[in-house]
Amino acid sequence: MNAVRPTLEKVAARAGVSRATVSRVVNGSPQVKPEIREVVMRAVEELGYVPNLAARSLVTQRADSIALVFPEPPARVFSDDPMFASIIRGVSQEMDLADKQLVLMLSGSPRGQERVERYTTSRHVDGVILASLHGADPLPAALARRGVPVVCGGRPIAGGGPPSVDMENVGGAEQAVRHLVASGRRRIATIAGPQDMIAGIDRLTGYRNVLRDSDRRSIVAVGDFTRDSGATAMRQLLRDDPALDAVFAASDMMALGALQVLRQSGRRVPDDVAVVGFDDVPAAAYAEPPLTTVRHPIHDMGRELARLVLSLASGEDVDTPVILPTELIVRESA
Amino acid sequence: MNAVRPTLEKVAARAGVSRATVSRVVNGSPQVKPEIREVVMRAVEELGYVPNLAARSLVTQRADSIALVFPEPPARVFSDDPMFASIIRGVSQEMDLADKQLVLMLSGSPRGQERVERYTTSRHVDGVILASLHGADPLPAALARRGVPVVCGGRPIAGGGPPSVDMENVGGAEQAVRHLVASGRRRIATIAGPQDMIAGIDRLTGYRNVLRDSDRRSIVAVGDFTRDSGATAMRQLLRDDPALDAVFAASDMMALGALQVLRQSGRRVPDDVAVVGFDDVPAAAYAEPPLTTVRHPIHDMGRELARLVLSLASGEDVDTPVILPTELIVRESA
DNA sequence: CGAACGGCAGAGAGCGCTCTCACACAGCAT
DNA sequence: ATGCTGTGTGAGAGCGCTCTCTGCCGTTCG
Repeated sequence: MNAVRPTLEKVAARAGVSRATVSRVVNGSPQVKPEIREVVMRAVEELGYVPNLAARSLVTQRADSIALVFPEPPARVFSDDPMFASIIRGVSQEMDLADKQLVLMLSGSPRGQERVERYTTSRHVDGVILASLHGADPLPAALARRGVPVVCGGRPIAGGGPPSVDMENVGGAEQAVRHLVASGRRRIATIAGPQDMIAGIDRLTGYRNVLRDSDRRSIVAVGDFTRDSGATAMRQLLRDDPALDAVFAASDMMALGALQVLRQSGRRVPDDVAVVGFDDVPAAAYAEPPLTTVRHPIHDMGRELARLVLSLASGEDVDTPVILPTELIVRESA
Repeated sequence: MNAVRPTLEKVAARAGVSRATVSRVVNGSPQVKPEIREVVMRAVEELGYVPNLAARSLVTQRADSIALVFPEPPARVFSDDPMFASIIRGVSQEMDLADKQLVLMLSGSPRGQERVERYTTSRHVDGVILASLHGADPLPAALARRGVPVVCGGRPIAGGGPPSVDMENVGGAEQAVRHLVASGRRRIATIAGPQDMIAGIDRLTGYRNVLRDSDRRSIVAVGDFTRDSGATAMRQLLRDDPALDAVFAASDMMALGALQVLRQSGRRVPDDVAVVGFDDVPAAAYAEPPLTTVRHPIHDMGRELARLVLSLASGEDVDTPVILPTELIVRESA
């Protein structure tokens, strides 16, 4: 019907005021007399005026949008692992509240990485959330150099680095393994996560801490948080120590994979082998048997990340790393 | 280090040419002498120049970004259902190829809906992908009025409406139910999806078609595609007809819920009751027993949606609805 | 009664870019 | 020499908005 968008100018003409006044009304400045505001509002309404954000951000130097970057290959980000989705949801919720837009970027490929860098450094976003950090990602440094606010999920491995939100990975893993120890398990293995990610490293550390203190030998296989890698790792563990009586998997998806291998190998869970996961994904509760796991507030992590980056973007200082608590959920698998 | 971004002007000064020439080089116009191009490129490099996209889109009237809108409540979009994630991945992949940005919007709440409308109509995006359509969403009309290209996943219920990509929902359901009939099942129930979504409607239609043709009575319960709703529906069906010997669930998540209820009620699958799902989510293959299901190319749907909206945005016409094929994956549950 | 003030509106200068147009200059035909 | 092309470059006008600055008015105070 009306494909041409009216400009401020048009609205001003219609309302019989100046552009500046319309701008004031649109942006809710208190410096406008109520009756004039009224007239302008009506004109806005009648013309269906919507501000041109490009023009606005050109002058304000703000974009009112935030990039959420997943540095994983897309296949990984959105397999059946609901972690990523939870983060998105958390971030998105907070963005809604702040009336900011969420620009989603997957930077799995090298090409993608370059694009992300170009885009995020071009002041087209007010800040960047890095959902997770692998080893030495060059992005944080590039952004810092440009003065673009960055926060990241999972504290940086090296220390220093950008502000971050993390969770009690060490503590959570300790809780899980302590639970296994307390129930009398002697040969407790672990399926660790990728060792270039802080969550992978920390959960393994937690496992080691408890084993060391309780005088048990550690039995380790490494996965990449996916179900298949969990299954593979479980087979490996069974080969390494057929008599193991417990497994702590650093992610629920890996635990689910392990459960299946255990079943195939004729072990009963938890009678022969106890299994504890990490994440408390929805599927954990539906597993056979229902999976004992460590719950962490991944959704809150998304929200917290969003809040932080928004604070940074508006020039405030933030106190990080923020560490979110975890909680052991005891079900039937251990 | 260098928080102020250099402008075209600065680059021009450094290279000793005019703004226009730098612009030409940056945008790859052939109208520039190689040696001058060289000089300009070096200046760009040295200053770390990155074009200001806001300024560019102000004049070009393009935003180089596309909105992907999920009209569901966030909790729904990203529960443990990986469908949404697959769409995102597909869309994202195509956007990468086209060098466009993906702006993700969840419009579950009424407030969100309004925000989405404001944002998408403000020419801040070149087009909009509506991931799914519920009954009478006002957004397509609003966008059409503004001349903003829209495509949607799942053809509109009412007919007409925006261009869309859909899949063989009727045909897929028919295949599934025919499989049940062929294996001699007599009392075939269905757990239908929400009847305000085309996927829900069509899959039920497919079920009805086959039952009608094979002289069986239909037994229907309705869910909302989620696992819990599947479980609830299954209990209901068992009450309605304790002797049923097959269930066609309109989504794998519902089938998974049904599987669990069946197990709890002491039925063996597939011996007592055969179960077929729809979607072929990763978890289907890992279910106990592995779920027979209808696979559809949800990822391709994302890609197709992206391609369509990009075509529309560049003024081309498109031929829709595009219908993607489905395929019956026979595993052990039926 | 004039000066000072405070609340409100308008004028106008950009934000950083693209794009049209004009123009300079080379090469060739007239 | 004059005119014509055609190629390559620069000048300059905006795109639609915000925001500072200026100036108007009505009020209050010395």
